[in-house]
Amino acid sequence: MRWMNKPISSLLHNCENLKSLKSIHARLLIDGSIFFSDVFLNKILRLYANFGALDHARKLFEKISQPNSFLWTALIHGHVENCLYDDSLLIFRLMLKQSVQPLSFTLLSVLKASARQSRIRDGESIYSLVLKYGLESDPMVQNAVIDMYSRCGEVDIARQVFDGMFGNMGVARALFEQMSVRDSASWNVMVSGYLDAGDLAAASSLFDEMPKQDVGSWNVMISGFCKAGKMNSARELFERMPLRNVASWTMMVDGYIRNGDMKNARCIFDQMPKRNLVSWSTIIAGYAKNGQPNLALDLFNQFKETGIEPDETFILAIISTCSQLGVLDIAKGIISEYVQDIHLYSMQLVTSLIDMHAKCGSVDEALQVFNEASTKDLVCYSTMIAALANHGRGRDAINLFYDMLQSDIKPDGVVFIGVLSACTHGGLINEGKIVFKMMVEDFSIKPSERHYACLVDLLGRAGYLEEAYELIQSMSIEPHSAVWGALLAACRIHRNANLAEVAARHLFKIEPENSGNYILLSNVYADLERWDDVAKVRSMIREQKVRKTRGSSWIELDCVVHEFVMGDMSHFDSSIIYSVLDLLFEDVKNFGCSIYYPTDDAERWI
DNA sequence: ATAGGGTTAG
Repeated sequence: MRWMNKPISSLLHNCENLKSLKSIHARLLIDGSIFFSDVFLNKILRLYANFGALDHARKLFEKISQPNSFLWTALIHGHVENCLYDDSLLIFRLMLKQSVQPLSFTLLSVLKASARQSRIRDGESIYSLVLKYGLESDPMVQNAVIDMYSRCGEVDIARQVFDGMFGNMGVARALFEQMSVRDSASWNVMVSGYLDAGDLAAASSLFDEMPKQDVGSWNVMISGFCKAGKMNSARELFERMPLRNVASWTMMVDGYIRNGDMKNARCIFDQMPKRNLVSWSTIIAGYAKNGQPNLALDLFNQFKETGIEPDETFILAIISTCSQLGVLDIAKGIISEYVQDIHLYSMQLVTSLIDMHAKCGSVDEALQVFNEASTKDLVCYSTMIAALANHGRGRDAINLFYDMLQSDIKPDGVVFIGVLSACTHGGLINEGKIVFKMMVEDFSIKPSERHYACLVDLLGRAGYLEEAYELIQSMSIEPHSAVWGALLAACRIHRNANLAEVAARHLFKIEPENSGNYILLSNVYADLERWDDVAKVRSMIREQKVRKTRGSSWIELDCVVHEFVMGDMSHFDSSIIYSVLDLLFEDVKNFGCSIYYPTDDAERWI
């Protein structure tokens, strides 16, 4: 009956999407499992993984009575490729438990997983397996080991734990020198390791030593210089390289984006001879990250005309753009078009959905997505906690934080910012202090400027201005604008001119161009009817040539975003908008409220 | 081997 095999294998070979794969799989089930050779099973497993349908892959795998090494490896590799690193390591442990011997490719995959997670302990135990099975001479495995070390080398904690034994480039270099066969990848990996470790000089000299530099070598160098923020050097390499591919171009775009230089990023992007999905997601995510989500959305509309099929990463960038704009309708349109069953997608995507719902105003929908998610990691919890905090549900946020600790997830600095802000929004002063203490003492997390700003805000709002000021003075790091800003804002609320002056003096030194600080101080004086001082601040603004920060607002209507600045007359329907606004002001006045009427005259602000 | 992705105060 072997002749039956041919059509199936060609069917599988030409299978291009999840739907057709499912139908092939279903047909095979009906035809009878006799045709399920290990080779076909392997192919189906890999295809499910390619389409991101890991749960299908797992279901299929569970039905196999005695999976061989290749099937285990396919499942593990599929998880790694879909960034489900923890799961891949879990499956790997299961494989060892059942005494199935790993292949060198298996070890390669799990090495990558532990490298990506900076899990040096796992990496180390996998390396001991490499030695046990005598695979250490395989150049591919060696590259993965070097990659694992150099990637983990970025993690300070790992460095401390292993006390220089691991995570240093010395180990990687020694392995490199020992290698019997060095291909171009080995060289590139070494260069990239030095770059990750911040040793640009060593990377450059190794790059010069290379017997032959291919596009990859140049790209490794450019990517390193971009990450180090040395854009001039990166640009120089880019101009000098004999042959550029899409990755080279995209990397330059990304490099400028990382440095907040959207002008040059866009310039390179516009010059690209060829753009692919990665190029598009880079520039779109770049605009979103650099506070220009409107431009991101414009580019998304341009992207749609290219006919390129978006992938999960791309969708992620768009969803996070929508979160920033708060444009729920557009986001929902995108989700209904591209995201069918959230269980099929990565935790990152689920997290961005939670954030999106919360930022677009619906905590309940965010909670629904959160509760539906089968597994949750630290970032997922952090997002949900911050969402609850921003919606004033401080108590719920704190409860969720304790749930998280109960499920043995170790908190980091970010989640504590969420918890502290939950305390602030909920007026939970004591809890805030307890949480801060817990962070420092129980989890040995060094409080950052942001943590201090949260705590100052918490104390200040509650009226404990002196305590807040003492906290600032006790800080182990130099207090920056956010910390003094929180104190100044609290002084405004509680009309404390003395401390406001202290805070303002620091702020004027740190950010003399920020108009908000002058306005806040002047407001404190105005509340106390100290008009002479108000005049003094006003003249300071004139002398300092303070830049006026222009605020804008926007609204989404039928999936179109309309943006407005103060005194804006550019909108097509401006006259109607303003006449409605006038009516609204009349109404409010008739209710007996005094209102602030926006004008172009900045003096009116004070 | 080399390019894009989730959470962070006021």
